[in-house]
Amino acid sequence: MTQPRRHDRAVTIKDVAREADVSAMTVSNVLNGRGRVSEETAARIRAVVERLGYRPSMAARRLRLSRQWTIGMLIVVEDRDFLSDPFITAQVTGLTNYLTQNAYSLIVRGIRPSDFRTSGLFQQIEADGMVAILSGSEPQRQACIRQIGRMRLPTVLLQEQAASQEPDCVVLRQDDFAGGQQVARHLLETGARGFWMLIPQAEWPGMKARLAGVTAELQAAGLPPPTVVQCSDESYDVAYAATLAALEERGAPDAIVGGNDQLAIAAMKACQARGFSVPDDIQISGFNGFAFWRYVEPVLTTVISPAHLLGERAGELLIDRLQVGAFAASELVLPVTFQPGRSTRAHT
Amino acid sequence: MTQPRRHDRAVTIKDVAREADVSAMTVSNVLNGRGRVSEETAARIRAVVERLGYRPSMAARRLRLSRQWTIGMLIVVEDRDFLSDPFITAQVTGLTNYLTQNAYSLIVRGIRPSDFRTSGLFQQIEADGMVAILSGSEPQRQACIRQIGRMRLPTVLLQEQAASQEPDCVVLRQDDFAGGQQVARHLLETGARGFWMLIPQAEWPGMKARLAGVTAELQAAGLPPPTVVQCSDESYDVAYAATLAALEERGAPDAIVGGNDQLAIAAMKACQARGFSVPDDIQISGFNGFAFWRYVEPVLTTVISPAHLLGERAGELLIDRLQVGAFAASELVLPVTFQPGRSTRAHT
DNA sequence: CTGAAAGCGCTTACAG
DNA sequence: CTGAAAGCGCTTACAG
Repeated sequence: MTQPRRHDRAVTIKDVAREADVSAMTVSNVLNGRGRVSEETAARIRAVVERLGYRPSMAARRLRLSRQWTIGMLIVVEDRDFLSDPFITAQVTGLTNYLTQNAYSLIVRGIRPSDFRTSGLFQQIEADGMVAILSGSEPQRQACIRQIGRMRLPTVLLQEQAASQEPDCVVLRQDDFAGGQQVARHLLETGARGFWMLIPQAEWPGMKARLAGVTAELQAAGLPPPTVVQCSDESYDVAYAATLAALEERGAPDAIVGGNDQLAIAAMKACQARGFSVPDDIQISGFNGFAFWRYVEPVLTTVISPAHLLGERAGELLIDRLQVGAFAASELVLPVTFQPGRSTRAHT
Repeated sequence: MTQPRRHDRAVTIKDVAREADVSAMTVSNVLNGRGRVSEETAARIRAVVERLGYRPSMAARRLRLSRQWTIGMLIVVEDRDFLSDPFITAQVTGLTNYLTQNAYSLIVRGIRPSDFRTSGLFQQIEADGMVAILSGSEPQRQACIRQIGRMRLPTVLLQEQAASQEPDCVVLRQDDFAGGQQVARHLLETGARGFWMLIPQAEWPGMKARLAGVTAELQAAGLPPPTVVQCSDESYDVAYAATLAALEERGAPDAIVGGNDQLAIAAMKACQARGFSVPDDIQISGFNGFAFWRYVEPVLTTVISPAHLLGERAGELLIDRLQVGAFAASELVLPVTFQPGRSTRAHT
């Protein structure tokens, strides 16, 4: 075995220039397709580039051009394991895929709402633009948004519900309100009248929109809002226990709308453990439609989120913005798809 | 509303120097704690830094020091949605968390095995070290590893099974072989004799180790290896269909070992759909122990993977290596934990 | 204790 | 069509 070598001194543009018997700037011109260079010289340079395995130093280009070819992503969430929610990972994947295709990199940072003010860690990110997905109370999130705004970078806010005050900022979300409406309408049509909604304590604006959608639909039917069952976190155990406690305290509802699939599934298991039949005694629906929505018996009724697409769109908005100089819109809303399963009754 | 402003010309070290009436290098010394500077001058400089909101340019430091404070992560997998597997996202999260705490950034790139040779995209990553998690056939993976080796960067290979030929490279994995053994032992003790194992077509070295562990344990009991049921991908639908087809063709086994939880759950649902009782007719176990292992009825017997820790350790190995100049070991194996559920029988 | 000079590897006007 | 010079914002020897 050879000794672990230190990183070889990289081939620079000067090396290429010397070998090709031209100046560094001619090499640069050829590589960037700028300026006119005779085809003969260009070919010679390209051959040398190939032979030497020259790769331009991004560090040098970044310094020179003060462009980073990097997007920063901030995930503000209480859970240290900030990629544990599939709704978030799907967005991250969509974004990474889009950016990679466009030769951009993504730097992801998870921050807890409480650490946001102090850490300032996110400020260390040198990027051309930012994407943020925020949880927390309205004032907390607004404070985050202002902080991000101080970076003076084009910004995409994922899942925020209202257009932002900040300049150079666009809000991108899925239509959670409509999703909530569709779920409620479906349940109403199957005869449900007493509704619960399971919601995590961590405040997600999308979650609130789902609740608002359900509430609006009930109100339109002359019914009161759903009873909100809060879960101190989004874990299975907590949602399960919260459902049991609520069943104990208030008796069974006609329908439980889970704020997401995980919550709905935990609720379903709790109901079944108490001897209720789903959907005959209690109907249950979820939100998001990730892989495991069908792990349970009966298969969960849910709303399919375009989460991956949300990530891609965020990347697209940002890269277009970087080219054009301004965002084309200040708000963009993607549709969701209601997906009936067997945890709710078919309506006749 | 103000006009969207272009990124303000950033405050540079020169601005600070001018304001504090010292040279740029004195500012640099103070900020980096190098050289001796009178406490009075230092305090003055720090005040100016604060007042001006000066943040050193990473791009300049990178160029100057040819260090990137960045780790690159390569995920070589067929699925375009390369963060869809929770086993991978948990590792990515662990790594990101560790790196962020140490002021490093992570650049993640998903590449399909087939594109690996051509894309060369991963070479664009300017990083101080690499982490890779590879799927594909042995020769394919070895080719990837050699390619990565040509970057001459300290490298952590996740879930590879054998120490690498490459210099400056360490293999970090969990003990999938032992996990396979434990599952098999448990099933043997409950009386199972006829085994299937559900495996995705994409070749993961960890998956092979699980199979090898099961096989070894069966062999020790004088039994033949498990029947391998291949799934063309890791999706629910495919695993479900594969299980149905196998039941059709060969009748029911005593036990089905899922290569991971997702496969096990799909298999369980397929068995139940055919009227088999789990665990009375067929015992079923999974692998990894992510949140949804208990979504199913009966709750899945599984093996808990230290996936988040795997990511953290990868970061730790790399950052230590960067400081010390060499890896302390060439292989590191983390233990797994057998987690009995109700999809297998309790042994007496 | 403090600073002038050089240089990391590029690219952008500007000449020729 | 091609090149010499300057500079992006830092830090590292080396002087004083």
